[in-house]
Amino acid sequence: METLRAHIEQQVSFTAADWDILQPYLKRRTYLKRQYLLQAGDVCQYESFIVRGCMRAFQVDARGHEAVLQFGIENWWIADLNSYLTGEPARFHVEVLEDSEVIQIDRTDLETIYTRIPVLESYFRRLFQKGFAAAQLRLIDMITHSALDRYQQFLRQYPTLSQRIPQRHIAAYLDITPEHLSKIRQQLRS
Amino acid sequence: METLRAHIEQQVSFTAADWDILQPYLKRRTYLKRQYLLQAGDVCQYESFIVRGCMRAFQVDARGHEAVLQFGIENWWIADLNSYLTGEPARFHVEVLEDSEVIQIDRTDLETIYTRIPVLESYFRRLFQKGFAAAQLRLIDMITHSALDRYQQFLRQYPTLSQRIPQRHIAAYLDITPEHLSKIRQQLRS
DNA sequence: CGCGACGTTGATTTGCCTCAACGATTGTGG
DNA sequence: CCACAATCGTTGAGGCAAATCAACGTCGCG
Repeated sequence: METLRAHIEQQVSFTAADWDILQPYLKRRTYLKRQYLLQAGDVCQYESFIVRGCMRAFQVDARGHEAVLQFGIENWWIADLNSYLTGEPARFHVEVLEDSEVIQIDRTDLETIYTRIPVLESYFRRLFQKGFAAAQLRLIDMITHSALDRYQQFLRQYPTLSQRIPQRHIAAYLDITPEHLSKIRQQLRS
Repeated sequence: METLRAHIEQQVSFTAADWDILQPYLKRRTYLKRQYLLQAGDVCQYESFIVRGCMRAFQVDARGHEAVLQFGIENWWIADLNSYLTGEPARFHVEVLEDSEVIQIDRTDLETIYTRIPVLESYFRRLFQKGFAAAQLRLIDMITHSALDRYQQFLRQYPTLSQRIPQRHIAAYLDITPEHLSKIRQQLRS
């Protein structure tokens, strides 16, 4: 639990009293590799803070192609945000890529938590703000850069992730076929 | 000013006292078609609420190609969020497409406003949350759908915008060349 | 009226995908 | 602990959606 506390304190000034209020709402949970935190079609009940491990949120389209929305590692939150907020069925799956430990907040508790601990709303406001800005930049990068550029930028931006995650998932994150990514890597080797 | 007030009240419970505090921080301003609200390279000083009018936020890459991040019309906020939050130089231009009227909040006032009017932080938290979720969906749609699909979805989602905005900008929003969009429209006509 | 911006149309090119076949690695049951 | 299957990354051939390049008609505006 201390990792989450540290992460919150890093963003906002969070008192011991706040923490005492929050703690009962938190559910600690572990998952094994290949388990699913969330299945598309279900409502996303939890936002999960990753204490340890690695996972991916992805969509499967009609032709069976997977598109990765985001990866999650230590100190990241992961969820199908749209489903979590609206209660609509999720369109993303969340699959666990390494044995993982998470801390979850139930969607039905969130508004209550905001009123009882206003500073937590500030914490999430910052989080969403950053996430929004980052999503916008990723969108524009996707549009303006070639597959080669996107891969090189990924390596620069997330050097550790490229070690931990199978290439086909990185390909699906960058919107490249695994075959083409393989050719890009070959080309970079020479 | 009343449009902004109405928009806030629609999201959170906002008192007359809150409004009195907020008002001195707001700057009303008008722009003419073809003016720039923001130039890439400058720091984005304001987040602008559009009372009337229309504009676009876009990036120009090394080869001179434009990519449209978002359009803004009545009741939308527009800014280079990353620059506004961090103080880094903006990478987007914001160009006014129709004579417009906006209400602006200075980036240096925002934190103060949050502490004086906590409910406004709630308002922006919701805004960013929705924006984040929407950006994620747009990203995935961009990846998984063809140019034709994206254009048809745009027509369905923003029927009024497609009337107000020149086609080359819609093309740049959808990541299609103007030539190709024209061919798509021809194809839809038959 | 004449210029420039915009949308259209056609010919050609290209970045990436699809499909298919093949080693290498992983993991699993006998 | 080995044999076999499954999964993964690689490589090559061929194809396609969309980009590029270029030329043309049209409209709005100075």
